[in-house]
Amino acid sequence: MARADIKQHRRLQLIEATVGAIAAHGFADLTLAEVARRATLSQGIVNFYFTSKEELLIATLAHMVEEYDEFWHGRLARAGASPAERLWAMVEADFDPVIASRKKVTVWYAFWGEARWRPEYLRLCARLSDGYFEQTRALCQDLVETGGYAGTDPDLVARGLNAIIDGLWLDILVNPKGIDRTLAKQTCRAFLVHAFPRHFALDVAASAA
Amino acid sequence: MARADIKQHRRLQLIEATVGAIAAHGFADLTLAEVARRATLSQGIVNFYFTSKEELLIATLAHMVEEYDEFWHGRLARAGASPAERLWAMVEADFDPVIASRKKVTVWYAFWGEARWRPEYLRLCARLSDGYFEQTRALCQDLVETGGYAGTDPDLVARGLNAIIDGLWLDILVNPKGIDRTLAKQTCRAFLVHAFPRHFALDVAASAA
Amino acid sequence: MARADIKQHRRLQLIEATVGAIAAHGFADLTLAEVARRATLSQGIVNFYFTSKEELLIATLAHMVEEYDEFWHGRLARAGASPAERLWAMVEADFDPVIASRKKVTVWYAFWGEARWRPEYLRLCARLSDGYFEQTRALCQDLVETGGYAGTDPDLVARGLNAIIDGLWLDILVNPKGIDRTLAKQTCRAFLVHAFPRHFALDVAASAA
Amino acid sequence: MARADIKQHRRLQLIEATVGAIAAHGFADLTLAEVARRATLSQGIVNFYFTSKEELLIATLAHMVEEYDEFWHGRLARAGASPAERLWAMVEADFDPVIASRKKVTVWYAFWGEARWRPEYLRLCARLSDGYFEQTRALCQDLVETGGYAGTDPDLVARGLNAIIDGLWLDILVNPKGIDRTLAKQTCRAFLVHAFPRHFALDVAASAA
DNA sequence: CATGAATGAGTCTTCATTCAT
DNA sequence: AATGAATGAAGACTCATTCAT
Repeated sequence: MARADIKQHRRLQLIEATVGAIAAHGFADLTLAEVARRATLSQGIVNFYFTSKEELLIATLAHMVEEYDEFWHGRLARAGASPAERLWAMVEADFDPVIASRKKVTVWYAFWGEARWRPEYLRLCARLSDGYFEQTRALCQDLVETGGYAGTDPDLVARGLNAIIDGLWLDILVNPKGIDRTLAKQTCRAFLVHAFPRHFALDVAASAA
Repeated sequence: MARADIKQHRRLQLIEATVGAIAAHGFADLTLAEVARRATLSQGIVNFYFTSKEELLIATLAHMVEEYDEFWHGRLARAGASPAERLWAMVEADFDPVIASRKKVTVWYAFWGEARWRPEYLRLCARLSDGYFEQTRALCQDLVETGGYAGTDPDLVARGLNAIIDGLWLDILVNPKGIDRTLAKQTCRAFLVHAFPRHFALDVAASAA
Repeated sequence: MARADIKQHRRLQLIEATVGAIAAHGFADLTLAEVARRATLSQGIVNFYFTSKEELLIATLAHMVEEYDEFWHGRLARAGASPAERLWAMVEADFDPVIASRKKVTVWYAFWGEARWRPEYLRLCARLSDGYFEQTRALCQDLVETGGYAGTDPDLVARGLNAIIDGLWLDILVNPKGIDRTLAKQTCRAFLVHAFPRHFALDVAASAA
Repeated sequence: MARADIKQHRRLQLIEATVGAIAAHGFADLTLAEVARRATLSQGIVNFYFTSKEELLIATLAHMVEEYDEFWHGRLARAGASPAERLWAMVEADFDPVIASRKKVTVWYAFWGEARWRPEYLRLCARLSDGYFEQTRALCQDLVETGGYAGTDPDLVARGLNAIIDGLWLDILVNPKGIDRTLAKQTCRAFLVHAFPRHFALDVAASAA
């Protein structure tokens, strides 16, 4: 393996260990020792590949953002051509076990909890939500224009959809017994049914998407 | 001031200093020294009134939960009699500057970020969201039944409304330039307009609520 | 009650609370708060009657020394006239439940443990052991001279007796299951039997003392 | 030096610094900062090698117990074959400057002073005194049986000898001007002379041991 | 006399970071 | 490239002592 590859591999190894460590102990109790232990590497290794703990955390968040982005882009690529189908594909992506496991949701909220005071976190989170919003907004606009929903503001619908997804994640975090991914998707679907009644139906099987 | 009152007063003073300190520096960087400084009291004071830092944090979260609960109960008490009016009063409460200042939202997210690993936080957050959900659910059900929305599931609407509010708070946190309280309320309103079109209209002034 | 009496009473109350607190938690973990609690008085009281914690501890040790001295002087006053009887009365005093309860022994050792660095403790302990030694030495000398133990050095016997008593206290402290006050007294008696065979016999009932 | 050895070496270094620090300032005033300073190492070092202050103290006591045990076992190995010689070798070991320096005695008493509330100290102290007692008891028994001391109880003599040694240590601690190691040994010798007159004489040079 | 709220110095402990090997 | 021993700064917590009431 070339040196650059080793470096890349080690960084990934440490990032994944970081996600695991946050998920296991929390953001406040995250120690580099624990990260190293989980990566089965030595104590000082993190400062070797990341300069500082903060660097590692930023890289970890960046990695999660990238993973998330790639995931929904991938789903979109395999989705049907209609805006309704594509919109639904994005919602499904958001509640895919890969993305919305309680573990991942937990880690996302850990980062959001600290984001306010770390400009770099904020930037990364904003980039993610902007991209997602822009895509959903475009699809909503398409639906409004081509589907004949003259009185509907596509921006507000898109914003609402984005918000509802994040809020449902919070539900999964705080109240895991009261909600699961299926119920979360139904909640989103109900939202879309009301916004675009001619393109979405509550019964998933019968819907256009 | 009687001694018992002093005790209560000091606790409140420290709790408020804690909210301020979290808002200013973040959850991870919260120090008892900073809390004491903000309360213009001495170093050791927190352990005098709270046993431990963790106790203080729990008391702080409990205080925020109580404040939030009392606030929307108060708004509900002063709201009109129709379910639509009452529902809207709850949304307005959620985006009142007292409740949804960026500072407060920030602190809420700080607690949520850590909640996963602190059972007591989880319990307090769950209690809050359960109470709010139950109230909105009842109002939605009332609207569905008395307003003739046969095909609408009040649970899903209530859940969606709850989620959308939390998600918009995240927007306020992450993307303060892209959203303000007015836009947030409009987003909620759009949601309600779609769910209950005969009781809500986009133009706030013209609406039934 | 006159003021001076109250003062005396409070001091005694606090000293007794101190003995109890040391016995319960140890010297290193002794806090004035615990002392005050045990005396059912308020936090700041100790510094009111004793200036400092150190003062309280010195007063406590002084009190124990006085109690010990008075105890064996009292026993001696009630003892028979023969030196053997008087010597044995002193040993009995040392293993009387009032003096050599595991609690008391524990507290004595706590003070001895710290004595090295507190000149005042050392002074008090030395005074106590000097007084006891002087008395036992005089009795041994009497026995040697009147009992015809020409080859016996009364100083060494007295010193040995003193040491054996302290050492048996340590046994009571460290190894309470292996020794009790009866066995301790027997051990002393065996010592005296060997030193003064014509005045002491192992069988307590049959002995001259 | 191999890394494993360094670890062992550092632990020893810190244990010795602890003995020195206790001897210098006392048990109650022992600080890890002082230990580190004496070991010419940094503040945090103790928690690196010992988990906690308490761990360090236990390790220190364990080390002293081991040192003491090895010392008298060594002396015994080099002693003559007769029980009297061997018994005397043990007493000599107990008052050897290596073992019974005022510094060491001081530290022993510091540990005994706290032992009552620290089960691990008690366990270690009990192990030490049990081992020593068992050995002296066996030698006394040998002497009684082979030396014709029919009326003498070897257990009581052994127990007395053990106690007298500990008590003389207390004398060295409390009253260093009144006693030295020579006088202490003489006191023990007088005890043995009385117990086993045909095997011990007061004049050390002329004695059988 | 007595209280108990408040102080703040002192200590243990944690842990990111460094660096010799 | 990697290790892990060592550092030392920072922070939670304890508690003797003070003092207004």
